[in-house]
Amino acid sequence: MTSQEQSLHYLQSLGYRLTPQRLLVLAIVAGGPGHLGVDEIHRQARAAYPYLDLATVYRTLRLFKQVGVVTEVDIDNRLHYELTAPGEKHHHMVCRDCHRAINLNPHYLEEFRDTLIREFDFAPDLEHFTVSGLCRYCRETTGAAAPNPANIAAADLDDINDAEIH
Amino acid sequence: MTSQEQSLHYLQSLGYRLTPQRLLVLAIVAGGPGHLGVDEIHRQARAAYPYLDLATVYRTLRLFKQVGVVTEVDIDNRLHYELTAPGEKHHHMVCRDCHRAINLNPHYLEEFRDTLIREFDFAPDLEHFTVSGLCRYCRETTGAAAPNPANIAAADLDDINDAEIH
DNA sequence: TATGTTATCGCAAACCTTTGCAATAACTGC
DNA sequence: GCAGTTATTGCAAAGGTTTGCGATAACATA
Repeated sequence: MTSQEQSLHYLQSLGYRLTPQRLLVLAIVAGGPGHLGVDEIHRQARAAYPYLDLATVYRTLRLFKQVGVVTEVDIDNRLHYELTAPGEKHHHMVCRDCHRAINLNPHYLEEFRDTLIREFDFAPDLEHFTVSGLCRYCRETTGAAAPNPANIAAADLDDINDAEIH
Repeated sequence: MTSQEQSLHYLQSLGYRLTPQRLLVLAIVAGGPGHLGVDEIHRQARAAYPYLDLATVYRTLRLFKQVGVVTEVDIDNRLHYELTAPGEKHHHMVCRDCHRAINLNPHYLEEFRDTLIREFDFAPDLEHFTVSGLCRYCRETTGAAAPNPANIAAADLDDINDAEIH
């Protein structure tokens, strides 16, 4: 049984119906290299089944995400999806300049999660998590001087506070 | 000089112009208790200056955020803003059920930030950060059983994975 | 296989947010 | 103060995403 079939059985076991639209969307996400944008998924899906509506694509992906079959990544305010590869679970660091996504091993977040639970009784959704920032390449290019007035702002106004990045 | 005046001078020093619209929006955010939604800010602003456009409110808040004057909080897919209180900087934990926001002291993220820089040369935007999850009250109510099948799926299969760029 | 129940679909409209553009007004230097 | 420069505004429209609703089709039961 392939991982796709597993996912489908799992959906079914939760009471969701197996529809051609869902099979199609799953196949596309599984096939695409890395994370695909919603429009890209829709475009590919239409090639096979022209009537498939964009709203259905959104609904399907939202369901898949909720159930854990796919992982959602927000890249530059657009939703992208990739298959949740069990055994290769990872979070993402997305560069705010070049929009590249870098994988992050979950273990980097475990301690943080435990702390929130222990200290605040707050159970964070860290099933998947995305941080934006500047990647190593854009840190050089963009130059430390150029962006984020916020850092400067904070440094000025902020007396006894945390370390800043410059 | 009040903290509001400070912010305005700061904006000016960066070359931004001081407009009635900006003064108004800043005053409202400063006045509101906690974080205000964009619509709420717009409504209040219109009371004083009926022609103020929603687009201007969005633009103004985006600028304020970029400059560090206000902090943006995403609550249930809607943008909210509060004054950035220097010396009381904090992140947010937002409950996915009741949408309550709980403050989080920045020191809980320092180690994480340092790690990303050290290990990946990635400078995360942790100026402000929001995690969603279940708060202590909703954890009881919603029952631990209900959600996220993904946890079960994922818990089994953890990994030893390296970062890669997509 | 036929039938009933109801989850899901396609469509259209709404929602929140961003963007293009011409007109306006805030600042600069004289 | 006055004129010139250009950042900012209001408006209208678009963009990405979600939602309401009646019609359809997937599954369960017999």
